[in-house]
Amino acid sequence: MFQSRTHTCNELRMEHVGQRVTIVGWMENIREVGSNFAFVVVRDFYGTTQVVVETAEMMAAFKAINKESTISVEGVVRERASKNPKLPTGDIEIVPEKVEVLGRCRYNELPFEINRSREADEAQRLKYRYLDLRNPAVKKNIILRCNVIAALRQAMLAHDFLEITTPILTASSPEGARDYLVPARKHPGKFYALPQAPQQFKQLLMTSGFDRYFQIAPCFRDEDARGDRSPGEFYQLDMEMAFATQDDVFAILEDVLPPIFAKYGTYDIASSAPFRRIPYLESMEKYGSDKPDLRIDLQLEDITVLVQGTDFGPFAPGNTVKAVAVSGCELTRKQIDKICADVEVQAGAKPYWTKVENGAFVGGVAKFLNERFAALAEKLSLSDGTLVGIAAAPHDQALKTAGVMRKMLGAAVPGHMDKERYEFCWIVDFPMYEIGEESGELEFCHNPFSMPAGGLDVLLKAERGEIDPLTITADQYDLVCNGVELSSGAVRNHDPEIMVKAFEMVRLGEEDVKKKFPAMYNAFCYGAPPHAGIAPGIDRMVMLLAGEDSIREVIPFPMNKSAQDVMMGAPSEVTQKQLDELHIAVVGEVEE
RNA sequence: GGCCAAGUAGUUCAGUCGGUUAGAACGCCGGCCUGUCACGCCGGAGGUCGAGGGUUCAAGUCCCUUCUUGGUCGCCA
Repeated sequence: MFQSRTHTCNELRMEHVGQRVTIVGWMENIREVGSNFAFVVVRDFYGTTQVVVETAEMMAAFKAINKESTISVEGVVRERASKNPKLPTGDIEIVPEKVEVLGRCRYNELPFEINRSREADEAQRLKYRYLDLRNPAVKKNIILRCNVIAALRQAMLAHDFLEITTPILTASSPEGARDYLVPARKHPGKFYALPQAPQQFKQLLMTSGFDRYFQIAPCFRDEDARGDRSPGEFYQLDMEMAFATQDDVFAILEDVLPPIFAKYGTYDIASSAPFRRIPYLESMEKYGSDKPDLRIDLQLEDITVLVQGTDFGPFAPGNTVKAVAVSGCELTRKQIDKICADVEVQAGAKPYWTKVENGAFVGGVAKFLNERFAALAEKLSLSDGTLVGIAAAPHDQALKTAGVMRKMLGAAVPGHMDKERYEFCWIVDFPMYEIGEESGELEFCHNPFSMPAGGLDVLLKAERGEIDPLTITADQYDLVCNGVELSSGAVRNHDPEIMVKAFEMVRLGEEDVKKKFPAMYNAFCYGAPPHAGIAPGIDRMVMLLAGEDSIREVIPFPMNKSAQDVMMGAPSEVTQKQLDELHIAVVGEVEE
């Protein structure tokens, strides 16, 4: 039994001077400044406290302890002879009388230095995540995560939402991302799936008469990782409201999120309600993205007509030409080339550029454009020093390329991006259908649960050929913050008739709806309320609040890019007995 | 799965045109140091240059293959 602490390592102040205390924690460092004189730093969750070593006996005791061992130190609090104003406990130190090792660190060299773990190789950090998390700078994001989740939960409860848990072991859903499957021991050849989202359950809860539901919901998708997308699993603030419209959903999040961003964010300023609403098509034309970063003041302009007939191949008819004018650009030729190369990698198409100097285009594709200078200058409000980024490609590719250029140039040229703020917007009016790239036929653009704007009438008109099905929009929306898609939601299609009709548009029918979503289809046949919902990603939200670029910095135990937990060794092989019980036979060589 | 980048001491990195015994910082070990707080000073140990193959008198460096990690695209209803 060890002697328990009387104070944490962030508690002792001048008022405790003279008291006998015990602190416990990790021995972070020992600074030997004399033959029998040293300072020992003890760290716990709360902070650090200095212990002063002044005797040969204590010196021997502390020097025998490896750093990062856990120890308890009993002694008397004393005012420091030289104080450290940078530390909360910087006015005092402990003169030790007894030191005890509670948990010995058996290594005198660690995989990385605790306080500099963020500089270490990420694979190393993940393997020794328990050491990485000892670093207060790493730990603080996890604490932030806890605070944000608590605040979200509190706000949702205050808005009369009930937190209801939904199954983790459920049925595989035929659409969307790849499922994680779990073999069913009692049903040979059959599988559970981990939920990609509680989508169907929350809609069933609405049908059951729960008016407002939310959940801090784990979601599982077997898709590849990104900087802002962790592989395998992530958390959503999943919510759904009965008898609700798009505006009702917007109002809730516009009420819930800004105070939390203001309180816990890295930046002080967050957009206030109502957030800007930008139709999908407008966002694509103006920003070249359906998740525009509104901290950047640049917009895309269409100059297709203005450059028609010039000699430059990519400006030929059939291509769309989009431009983004960046005033006050002092980037060197080399910097511009670097940005263009990065744009090409990200967008998949080559961008072009030119620059205005002394009332004419200079550099890049200048020679093809100078004959049109006057018209372009007017359209793009050009002045000396303005860099013009240009994308010329088939329409969608041009938008995408120009969008990436807008983002990169906005960040690179001073004066065009006010970074220190959170800019929210809603992207609305997503198209319901698109022409599939592979099939060449009409397909659902996003998800089949969304209500087509205009309901059954619109679908019938499209069926009769009175309108183009590609112009049908869905009551579906994204919440975007600083160029990050925070959330996706929709007014749901709660009417079986409209659902069947929506499926018929993509050459499916009632049988397919029943087969794919049996519970929901049946439930909706018993009287369903109109309902709408949304599901902001918790990890991404905390990432934005923490000002981190990688989602792994806000996840306690993240997996690596290849969806492995290198600390726990997951995924791992299992015993033959386990496989036998699950009726799984491994046939032949396993393909890696 | 495609493309790009990286892989050198315990850690983070440098290593020029292919040329002597592969360096630095931090950490570690030893010594000195009575007010440090990223303590300081002196000394020392520590290397399968990711792996395999090739070119060459000579490879950390050039070529091929492969593995690992990260970024990005595909993918993510």
